[in-house]
Amino acid sequence: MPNAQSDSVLAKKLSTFLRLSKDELNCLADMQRHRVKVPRGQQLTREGQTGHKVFVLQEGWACSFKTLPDGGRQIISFPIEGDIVGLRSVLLRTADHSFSALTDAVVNAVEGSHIMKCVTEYPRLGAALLWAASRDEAMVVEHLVNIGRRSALERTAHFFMELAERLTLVGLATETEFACPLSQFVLADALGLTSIHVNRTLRELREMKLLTLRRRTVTIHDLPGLRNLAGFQGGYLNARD
Amino acid sequence: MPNAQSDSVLAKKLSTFLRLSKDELNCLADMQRHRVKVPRGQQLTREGQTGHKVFVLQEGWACSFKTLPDGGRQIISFPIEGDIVGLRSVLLRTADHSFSALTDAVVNAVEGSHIMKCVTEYPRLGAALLWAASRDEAMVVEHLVNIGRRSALERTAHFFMELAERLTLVGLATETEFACPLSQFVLADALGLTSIHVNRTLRELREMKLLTLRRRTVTIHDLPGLRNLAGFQGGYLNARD
DNA sequence: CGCTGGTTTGAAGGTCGTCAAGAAGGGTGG
DNA sequence: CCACCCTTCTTGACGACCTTCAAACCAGCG
Repeated sequence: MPNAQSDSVLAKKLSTFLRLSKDELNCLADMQRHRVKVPRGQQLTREGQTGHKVFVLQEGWACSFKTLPDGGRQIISFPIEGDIVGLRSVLLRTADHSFSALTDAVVNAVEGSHIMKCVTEYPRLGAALLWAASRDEAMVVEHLVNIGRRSALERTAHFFMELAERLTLVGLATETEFACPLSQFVLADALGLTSIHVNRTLRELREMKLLTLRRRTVTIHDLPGLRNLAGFQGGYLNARD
Repeated sequence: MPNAQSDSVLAKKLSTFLRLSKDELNCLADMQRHRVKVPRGQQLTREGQTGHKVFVLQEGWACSFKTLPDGGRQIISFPIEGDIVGLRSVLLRTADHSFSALTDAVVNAVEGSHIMKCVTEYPRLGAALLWAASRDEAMVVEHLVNIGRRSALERTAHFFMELAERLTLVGLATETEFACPLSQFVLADALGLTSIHVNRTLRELREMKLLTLRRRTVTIHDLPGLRNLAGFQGGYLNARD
């Protein structure tokens, strides 16, 4: 039988923050016991919903977002392997955002109360989860800066820099390439732009020989050039500096 | 001698989430023991700083923000009385944003380790602090939506709606009026606009007979009209619905 | 009374959105 | 294997929103 603990993407992620004991790993493994397949497009949490669950994303891509009365939508984040979604909403009782699968995905649905129990039983685990939550919030803050104060070109470059770094940390990207199943519509809703302008911006990045997005694959041609254009400082993504 | 506990703005805020015991209140009061006066303009935390403190704002206005290489600045939030700043950064080790006083202010500087001790000693207090942190993050998320998907007019209206609600909760605003010492430059850095466009937007709000900002005072002329324009749903600000 | 920080207004230009339509993929069924 | 679909991408023209630059005005304060 394979070691269930080393299979846990969540354990892998939290281990970058602090070394977890056998018991703590078991608790995490227990949390991720039953995996649920989720078809592309399915909505798992709806804004305003109460009594919802926390999700640990195992495979696939997803997004959390808020919708506006006029039908517009702002994507808050793109959770990937090992990311936790909805932890914050547990304390607020009502979910403050929606959560959908963008591709076929696999998740664990965990009761909020179960998480609470783990945290009180294993305080170090609680600290690790808090660290993960802090990192997620730092990402939202950077997203805010990105939309508020950077041009479409810088903004898009910064977005892909961050994504590349996150995917690299979980082994889903190389120095120069990674899979990225995000349509230009989806990118637009994340970047606060129109899909049409996203298209123009991607073309410009391509013509500047910085980055290409083609057939759901991002290829990075000039990493220093991109970092420079985006003003990217990825410190908020790593546990140790 | 006056009851020190009832004097604590932080205790008042956390009490809206759950009723605190005598011991828990004492712990909070202890945390807020020594108050420090801070002159207007002083920077308390610098982006990238390590070993920094957590602050509880007692009086005055402040802002947390990030700066860009080109000198631009994005304001993340405006902490007011009873708000906690820098809690997240304790876990990330390095502060991911800066923090400055906008007016003369009074704060408590609390060591991160001291907070940790309180939390482990009084788990319910920890839960209350987490709730406050969740609420703060929900505000950042709403800020993101605001900048990403609303026009300057809607955005500005929404900003003042949220501010009015927050100030009302701590007793610093009436139905129709509150003090607001934010210059148009500062507003611009918060709203992702130019100060010049903020000016035009404020004029439009004034001409629409919705809201006036004059001599550091906001007067609300038409609350339903503003809510409607902004698409404001304040649920994320309250503990109970 | 003059200084200083903040507000107000105008004119011109650029970034980004809107509308419209065509091209390119990727999957499905014949 | 090809025809057909649908989604996604791509491009062009035009206009709106917001920025930039420049200058005048106002209010508080020494």
